[in-house]
Amino acid sequence: MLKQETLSKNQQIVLDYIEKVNEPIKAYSILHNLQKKGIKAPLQVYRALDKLVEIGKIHKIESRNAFVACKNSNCQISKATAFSICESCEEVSEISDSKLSKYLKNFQDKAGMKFNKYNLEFFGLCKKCSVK
Amino acid sequence: MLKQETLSKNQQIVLDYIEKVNEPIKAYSILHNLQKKGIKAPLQVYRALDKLVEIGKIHKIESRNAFVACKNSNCQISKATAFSICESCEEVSEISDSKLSKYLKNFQDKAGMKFNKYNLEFFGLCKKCSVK
DNA sequence: TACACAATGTTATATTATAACAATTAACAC
DNA sequence: GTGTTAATTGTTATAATATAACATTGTGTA
Ligand SMILES: [Zn+2]
Ligand SMILES: [Zn+2]
Ligand SMILES: [Zn+2]
Ligand SMILES: [Zn+2]
Repeated sequence: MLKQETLSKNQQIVLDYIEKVNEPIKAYSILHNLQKKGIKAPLQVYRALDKLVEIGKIHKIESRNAFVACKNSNCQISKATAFSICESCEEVSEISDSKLSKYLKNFQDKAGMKFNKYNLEFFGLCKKCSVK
Repeated sequence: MLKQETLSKNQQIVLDYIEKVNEPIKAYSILHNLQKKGIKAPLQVYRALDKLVEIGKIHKIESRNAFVACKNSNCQISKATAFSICESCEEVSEISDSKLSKYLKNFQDKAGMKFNKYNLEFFGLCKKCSVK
């Protein structure tokens, strides 16, 4: 079987919703908001999320247990992610900085471990919140 | 009141255990293993963990929902953490690399957001697992 | 002493995520 | 088309992670 080209029904429903809300959203919030589309059980959500993360359409914000659509249209690889997170308003944005990603991709652990993936989360105050 | 110098009873019990096991451990595993020390409810564990994280004695491995003792004896700040995680055996080690931490501390978001904290998790195969 | 705050104990509940199994659908080889 | 395989779905139940709420006790300080 060839690599999957198109998303399945549930995967597409979940992705459409995540892209629409355009901010990190939690699995059970997705569940509650997609009842009328036929998404009625946690597993329908988690299965779709798993696949969407795997193919890089969305990312998981680990420190928040939330999911957000990928903004780097060319971020096929879900293997090198970086986010900035406002600790006040919880705004999250995906960092797209080629120097940073190059630096991290090439980072060599002292133990000689070779990495194939990383996730970086920065925390601080966004512009709006830092003037308050 | 002055800044806390000593740990409370439960905090010390939990920290001792985390330092003893010397690998990432989950909250409910701590709970189950410290029953005879009087740790009988999740909150006793989570409160201790919260404080220990706050003062930098332990760190949370976000992608694993696990906690590990800080290895950088001078890592007072729990604000700049980096870990390598083996996706096969789940071995975790804290990265202590001054160039890396300097680079990340000084990283400037394009949006001008100033960060006061970050967490970085690298994933790959440890030496042992990569020869298998 | 009185006060403020940190820490504890306890019960209940909220939130996040997976197990297990049956049924259905899609892609491919022939 | 048929048969085969893998992906996807549906469903119920349960596991794993984490917090709310409130009463109580301990600890440092004035
Ligand atoms: Zn992305
Ligand atoms: Zn903000
Ligand atoms: Zn540390
Ligand atoms: Zn390993």
